Amino acid sequence: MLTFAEENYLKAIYHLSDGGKKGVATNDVSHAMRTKPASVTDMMQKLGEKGVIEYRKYYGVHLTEDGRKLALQTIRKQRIWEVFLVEKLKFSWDEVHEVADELEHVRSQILVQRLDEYLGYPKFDPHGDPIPDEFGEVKSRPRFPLSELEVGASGQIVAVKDSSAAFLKYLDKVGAYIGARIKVLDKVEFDGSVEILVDGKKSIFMSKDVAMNILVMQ
Amino acid sequence: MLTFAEENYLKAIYHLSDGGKKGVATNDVSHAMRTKPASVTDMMQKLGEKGVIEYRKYYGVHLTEDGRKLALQTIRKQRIWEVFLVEKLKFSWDEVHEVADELEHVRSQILVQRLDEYLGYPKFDPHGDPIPDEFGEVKSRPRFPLSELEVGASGQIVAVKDSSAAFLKYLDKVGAYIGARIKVLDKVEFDGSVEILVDGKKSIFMSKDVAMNILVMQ
DNA sequence: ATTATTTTTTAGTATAGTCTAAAATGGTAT
DNA sequence: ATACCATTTTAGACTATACTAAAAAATAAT
Repeated sequence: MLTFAEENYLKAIYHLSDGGKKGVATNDVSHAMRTKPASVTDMMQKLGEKGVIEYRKYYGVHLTEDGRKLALQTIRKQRIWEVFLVEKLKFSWDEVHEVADELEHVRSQILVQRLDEYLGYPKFDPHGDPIPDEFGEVKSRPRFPLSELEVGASGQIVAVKDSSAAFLKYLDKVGAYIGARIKVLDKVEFDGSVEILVDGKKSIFMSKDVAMNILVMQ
Repeated sequence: MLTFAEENYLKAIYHLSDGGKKGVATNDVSHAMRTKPASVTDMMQKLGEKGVIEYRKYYGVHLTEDGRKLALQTIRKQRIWEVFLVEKLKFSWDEVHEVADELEHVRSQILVQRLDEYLGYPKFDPHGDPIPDEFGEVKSRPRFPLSELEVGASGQIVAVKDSSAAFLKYLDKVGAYIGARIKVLDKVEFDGSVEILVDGKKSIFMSKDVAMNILVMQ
């Protein structure tokens, strides 16, 4: 049985590793979890002993198959709750996050099952993210450069093409990050630069060069 | 801000003190919370420092007005969630407890408000317990001896008239306790003895003498 | 009223999760 | 190849919550 914190770390690793494919650095987890690297190391060792990640000192971590399934169980719960909050309780999509982050940890299979049934077995959450099934299967959706999104379209940043420090630092500075929900507010015909809204809050203006190197999913 | 554990202790004290009226013994809290008395003492000191209870060594605790309000906020959330679980998700009334005990700790005023609205501002939970309003007001309902309940009627054990060790030990042995949800299954005309169902699970047969000393609320 | 019993508290320990500061490692750049 | 730098890990500390065992206080019994 995983604790709240363990579930959250696992979820973060899942997202950072693009669904368990890639290895993830301590620093990135630390950033995503808003904890210090030292705390991450502690947790990585614990999760390693539990067999949900493969942990090699100084080389970051990989999810094991068990870890992937557990992460997806949490993500499933989170997304089902988000559907509930938006569809039934009329939350706006930017309000649901913190609440769902708590609800997702409620330990009751029956609860999730009944809720899923009550909601009519939704396949995607309010942000368009797929809801994994009970067995950890996710229908993956195509990803493409942010530059190809039309004005008004929403998506989520899922990866970067260019992973140079310069580029990543820039993204960090402007507040774009893997996992961010975005919406295209405006697009300049002339040079292909775009203005996007991040997480329903912050608006960012970026060149086409930058937009081409950010991969999104709808 | 209270932690989960603090909220739970406060809730237990509220119930044991009959809504904050009476003082509560360490041992009783320990029993209700299924923790050891030493742990209770620790927590009582902490809650005392936070000003939500009045704690006098060796003399048990009283809720302060702040404490009472906080306890009622948690109870309000719990009962609203119970209504949701039973009415919308088709849980049976004996299934809701553990789940609601987790849901009640989700920290979001908006969530409770919206849920309350979604459920049509219910006044009582599935067990018939009143749902306190946002300001900590509870419509109290009359309490009376279990012996006066008719066959088929449900209620909750809220107090004992006779608090002798012998009587309490007996109640403990048969599995009756303050807070238990009960339903009268049968009543013998001849001697007034009754058979009750505790928490939808365990059936207990008791003499009229016993039933007269158990106070229930509907 | 003194002893015995029960209840409560203290003291010391454990686990989970976090932190800071310092040490270790790996990768990069000369 | 070595020195530097960023990253990562270790070490030690802290808070929250629980525990056990022993001491202290209140209560009951003689």
